[in-house]
Amino acid sequence: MTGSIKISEQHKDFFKQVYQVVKQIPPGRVTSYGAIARFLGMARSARMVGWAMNHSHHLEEPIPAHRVVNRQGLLTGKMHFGSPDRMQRLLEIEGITVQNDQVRDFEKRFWDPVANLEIP
DNA sequence: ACGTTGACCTATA
DNA sequence: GTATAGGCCAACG
Repeated sequence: MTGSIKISEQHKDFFKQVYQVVKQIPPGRVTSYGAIARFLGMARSARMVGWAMNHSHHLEEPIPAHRVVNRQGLLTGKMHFGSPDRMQRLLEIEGITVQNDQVRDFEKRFWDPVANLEIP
């Protein structure tokens, strides 16, 4: 049977996959929304990854969302961590230097899930 | 239902 | 190297 796939399930699965990838990010490393979206095959919908992160706070399980920044290495989501400096402080704890809301040596700190994880 | 917004990215000039 | 435009898909007013 070519079963009718419910969009709700796919949508929910997408969120779940995003959280799985984010949890696999090693400490002291950062990645971008586009990299995650690209890993999941939705490179054109990087914005949805950000929306998934927005809902991550609603989960009981802790998600290291502070390790996810934009393509420029800018902490665009710091506004959603309760306190504006919360995200930056969490990154500094892991040894990441942040100046002017921007990760220093972003290219060195960048962690690509496509190069480290395998496609499910 | 329509228009705008948003934790973004790629392409072009 | 920066600046601007377009695309993308879901939530919100």
